[in-house]
Amino acid sequence: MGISGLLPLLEPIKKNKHLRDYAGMRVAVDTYVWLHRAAFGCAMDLGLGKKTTAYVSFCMKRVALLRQFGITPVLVFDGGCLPMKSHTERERRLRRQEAKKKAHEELLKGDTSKAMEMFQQCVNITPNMALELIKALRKEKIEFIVAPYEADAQLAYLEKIGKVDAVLTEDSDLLVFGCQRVLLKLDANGSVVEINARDFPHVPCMKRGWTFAKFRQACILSGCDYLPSLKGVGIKKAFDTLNSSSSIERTLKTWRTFGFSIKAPKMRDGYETAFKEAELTFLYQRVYDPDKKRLVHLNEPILSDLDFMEDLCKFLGRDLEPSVAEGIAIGELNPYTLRPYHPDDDFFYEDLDAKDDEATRHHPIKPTPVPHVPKDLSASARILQVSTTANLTGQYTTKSSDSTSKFFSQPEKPTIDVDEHVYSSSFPITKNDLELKAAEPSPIASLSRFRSTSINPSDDFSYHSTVLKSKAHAVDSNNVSPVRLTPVIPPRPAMHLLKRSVTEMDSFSYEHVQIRKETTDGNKTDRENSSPANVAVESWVTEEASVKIHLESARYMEQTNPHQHRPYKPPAVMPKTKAVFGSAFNGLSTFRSSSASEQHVYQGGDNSSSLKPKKARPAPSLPKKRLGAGRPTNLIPITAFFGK
DNA sequence: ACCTAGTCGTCAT
DNA sequence: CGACTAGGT
Repeated sequence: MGISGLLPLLEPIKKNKHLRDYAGMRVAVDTYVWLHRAAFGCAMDLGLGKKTTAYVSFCMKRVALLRQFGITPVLVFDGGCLPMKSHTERERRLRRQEAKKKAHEELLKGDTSKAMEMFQQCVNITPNMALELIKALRKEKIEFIVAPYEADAQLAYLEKIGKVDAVLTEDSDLLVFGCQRVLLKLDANGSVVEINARDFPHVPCMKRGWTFAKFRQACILSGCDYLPSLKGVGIKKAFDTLNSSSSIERTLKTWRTFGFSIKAPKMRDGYETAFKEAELTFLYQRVYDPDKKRLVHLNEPILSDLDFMEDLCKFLGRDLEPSVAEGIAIGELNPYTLRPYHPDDDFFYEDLDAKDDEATRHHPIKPTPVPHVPKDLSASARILQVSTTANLTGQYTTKSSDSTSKFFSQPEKPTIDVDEHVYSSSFPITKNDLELKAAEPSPIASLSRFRSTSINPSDDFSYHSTVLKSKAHAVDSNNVSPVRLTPVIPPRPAMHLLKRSVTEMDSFSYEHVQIRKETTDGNKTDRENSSPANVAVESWVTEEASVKIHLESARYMEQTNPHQHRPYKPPAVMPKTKAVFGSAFNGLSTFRSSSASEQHVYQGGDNSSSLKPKKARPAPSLPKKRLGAGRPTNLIPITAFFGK
């Protein structure tokens, strides 16, 4: 599927290129495409279960082609499938089985060419086939990574963290995942088509005021792998809709509310929720970080999205223990079974007819006894060396129901109930032996899925709507209700120093930034800004399309944020935190809370009110000119740097 | 003019 | 997977 019709829409910005144009670059390859094509050549043998590795040589030829033009290829393989796509997978599987049956019939009849045709229709790429190619790659010392889940997200991540300069695929989804430079339609001679996300503003249907978030939403609306489109909505309607809409939430709400009276697509039940889930899947699918050697989210979740990410494993992929994630990535563990590759494992993808039940039971869709984060408390072992800890017990309140469910109730201790919607704050950890007795799955944490474990102040994890109480010292509701328990020391990993080009679609926050504007006549202008701020690089360059903007350096408060940030609105209720929490996190927390205040649109009705702060206090007015350090700032258009 | 849903080809000799 | 197209709105 991909995004059907997207490529024709992007026709105006497609560039015919040749592999030699990418000499010296590192290019990530969506290997599935190659394997699938290669398998056509030996479909018959594969279908009959004969041993063949003809597909390996096809892929190696392509590798050689890339290398011939000075490109360093990085082959990326698909990993386990996301459970949410299991329906699609199942359908495909059934079709393949049918084709296989027919192929055998034709073979018995003696119609070899017809049988061949049918075998071609049932080609399926199994992890063991990928493994054959991996073996060849190892011999040739070609880099590769097996994605934990979808290769698409992994490819986008590799480009995002600068491991590669472009991505070679056939799938338009890559653009939705946030790839900048996508190479398509490679032929045997080395011709390719490049689509660069920075040219998006030159596409007629997203000329003004488009951000990447808008683009992503338009694609989802038009129908994607994670969400079929509403009846009557295709690529054109989707883009037209977002062109004339202030936000997708509003539009969906309008369609939902007034759909009967105005000409609007018919909304099916739960579409808004499903839409949000699709969006989160494009944003936060789990990928493997080759440096950290563990799973991370494609983008760092912002707080408001964390609320939706509970139990979204079926969309984002389950977290995996780092050793397992690495085993998969380096081709030692089968991404489906999470065990070392074994020829028999292919039964997962073939002949599931009879054993469907049994197979599903062993399939990672359902919880399996395979290593998981952390299955036991061993994960706490690595964090026990810390001395400054405190005793904490926790109670968990659920967001979905209005009543509070207590997993670990401690009646002898007073419980402190707080607003469920709290702004980011940190919890002062001052005593020894900090223990978090109960916490629900933490979407981004290394400590997810624990019930009782030790943590230390430098651990960074999130959990949802948790009520904590401390045995060790007096607590009050001001500081006891962190949405995110952020480590006190150090607050965050070191700021990132990045150098890259900026596109008009970018939007990010930074602490210190230096941006260079380069015009066609070679004039360079550098601008710096040291105040923490959010920057939205809107499509302001459309009038002067020849201008290049480079982000020379930036100390990010966070990683590049893929979201469209609306102008900062002071939170209705300021965090009741004391200064001790404020200093290190102000920029981050206010930045986050501003988005958090906008999230309710996705709540779809009844429980949205429960997320809103109970009391509204007038927000402090903010200085507009001088951006005080650590204070929330307005969204600064990048033009601000250059004075227009 | 646009959308939908279906079919076809993908390799290689 | 995309490309292409007949047939519908």
